Amino acid sequence: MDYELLAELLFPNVTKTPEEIEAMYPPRNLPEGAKVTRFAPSPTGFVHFGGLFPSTVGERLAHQSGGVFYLRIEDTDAKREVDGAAEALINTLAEYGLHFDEGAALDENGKICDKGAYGPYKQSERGFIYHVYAKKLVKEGKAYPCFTTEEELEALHDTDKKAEIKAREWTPELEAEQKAAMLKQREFTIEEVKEHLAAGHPFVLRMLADGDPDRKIKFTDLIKGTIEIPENDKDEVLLKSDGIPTYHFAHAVDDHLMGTTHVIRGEEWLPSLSRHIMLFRFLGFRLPKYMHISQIMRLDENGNKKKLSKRDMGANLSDYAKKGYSAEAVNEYVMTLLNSNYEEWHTANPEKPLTDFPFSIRKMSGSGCLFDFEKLNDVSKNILSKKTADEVYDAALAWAKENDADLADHLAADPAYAKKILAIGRGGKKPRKDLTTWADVKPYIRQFYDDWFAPIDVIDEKFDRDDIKKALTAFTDTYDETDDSAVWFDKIKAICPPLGYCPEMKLYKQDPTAYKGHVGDVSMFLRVAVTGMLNSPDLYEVIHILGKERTLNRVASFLKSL
RNA sequence: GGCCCGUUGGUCAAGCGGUUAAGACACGGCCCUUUCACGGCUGUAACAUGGGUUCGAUUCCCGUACGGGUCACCA
Repeated sequence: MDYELLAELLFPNVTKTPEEIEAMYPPRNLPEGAKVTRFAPSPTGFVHFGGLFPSTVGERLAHQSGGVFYLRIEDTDAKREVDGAAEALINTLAEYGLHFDEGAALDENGKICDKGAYGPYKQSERGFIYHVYAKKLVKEGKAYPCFTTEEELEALHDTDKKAEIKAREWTPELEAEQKAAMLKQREFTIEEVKEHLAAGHPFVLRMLADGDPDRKIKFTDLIKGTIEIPENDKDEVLLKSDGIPTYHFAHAVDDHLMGTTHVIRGEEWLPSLSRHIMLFRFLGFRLPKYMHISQIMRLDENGNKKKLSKRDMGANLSDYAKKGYSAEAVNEYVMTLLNSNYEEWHTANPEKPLTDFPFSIRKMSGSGCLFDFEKLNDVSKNILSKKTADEVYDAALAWAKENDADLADHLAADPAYAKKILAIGRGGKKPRKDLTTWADVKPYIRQFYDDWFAPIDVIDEKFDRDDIKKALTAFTDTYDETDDSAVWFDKIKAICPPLGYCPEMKLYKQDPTAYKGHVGDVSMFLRVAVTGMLNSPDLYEVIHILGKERTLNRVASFLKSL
């Protein structure tokens, strides 16, 4: 077989040489040990929550080592591409603080552009590069054209066509049959190729696998450790019939040219690793280091773990923002899953930003974990509890503008008032943790706004209505807004004895039967009258935020309702 | 079905031949407390399984079971 001729036949328009391409991508000038990583999503929809794992790892590894983190858009499948997905992707990633040093970016008009010297960063714009290497492989007898159509292949896969299900039964016989058919594709003459080409038949370019699956190769994955995989004997498609590369080929060419040192990707790539190793060898490229991250799972209806997939709750990264989770919380949660010692470090260094944490590959778990909303909530709650009232106000308002216009209006109407509410119990060493997400702000502040105010809880039947009336009337009669909280509470206590209620909890507990109730009950009457709820933050603060007039009005109308 | 990966409490997990098998979340109890939230203390709860190797296995090896992934001209 005249491979030179074959290559010319297949790629008549490719004139550049691999050397010329290599010259366009000089080695990066980076300090010793610097890692070059990338996030390489395909623009097929929203950003998947799972995408946050490899991207966070890549970002940390690169920036912790003084290296480069770049974004490459893998848009080699026109069929699945979604319009505007790439732009949305870049925006979403930015919300999560993933800073790319180079790669696909948005210009001032919101259009995709390239930033950096190793582009283009969209694979769809790199066609000429892939073809140069494809031609080289053909020339060296390491790749060949395959004219079998997709339909013919299909027929080979599924003997039972009537079953619409994609999943087919895999039997050793079927596989052998398929392999034999595939092998036939390797046997052709130049004349046959010429005929096909002349007839305008499309072809795919396949690599000519030279592996023996009975032999194993040892490979060290930075996360999984040493793994043994069979040598590759599959003639993987390199170029699809439209001339666009498959993931496998693009991965080898791009990561080589762009100088990626560490390939971080999901473990679903592990099965094709042996093909990638072979491809790198065929192309004469140095193999990068690989890190295969375990997938995040969810529980299905049968209680089994399943890969968190597109449709699942929480799969879309933007959903978190919609639900009111801050990017900070999501990032921190992800970090706790990525490096389990993060929490310990964070407790020891509460003030330091996440980027100060010494991220380590060694601490990454090889097994997949379940998504845990409870944990996310806890992380989120802690983060929000440390924010100042101003910060909470700004963030909640920003969230509300997008997701809850009513809340936004209320917050914006009187910022000072809203901040007073949000400041309750905030700032100390043991801050209140009422808020998990920004969506919690509304129910939390609702009773402070007259148009939202509504009685929610009722006072237990066991309390005598006359006592309640007397207690609240006494409160109204003695209330002085200038009292400090101690004096104020002493007045509440003073209401107790005439009603037969105990003014001191300790006394009450010694002999509960001696009283009709205690000072806590009286406080409760007042709390329900003023807030409409059995539970609220510190009553003294609440009353002062409401102001004397509104407080007394609420008490008065509550009395009427009794 | 073949191949690959995984398996420590309900969840996330530390552990890397000898430990009373950490910690966090969740759950229960107690304390603090005018309610709630916070905080403090405390409790329930785990090495999938069978063989080896070893003086000794959660830790190393092999098998089994279970779970996951993959087997496209998708990434």
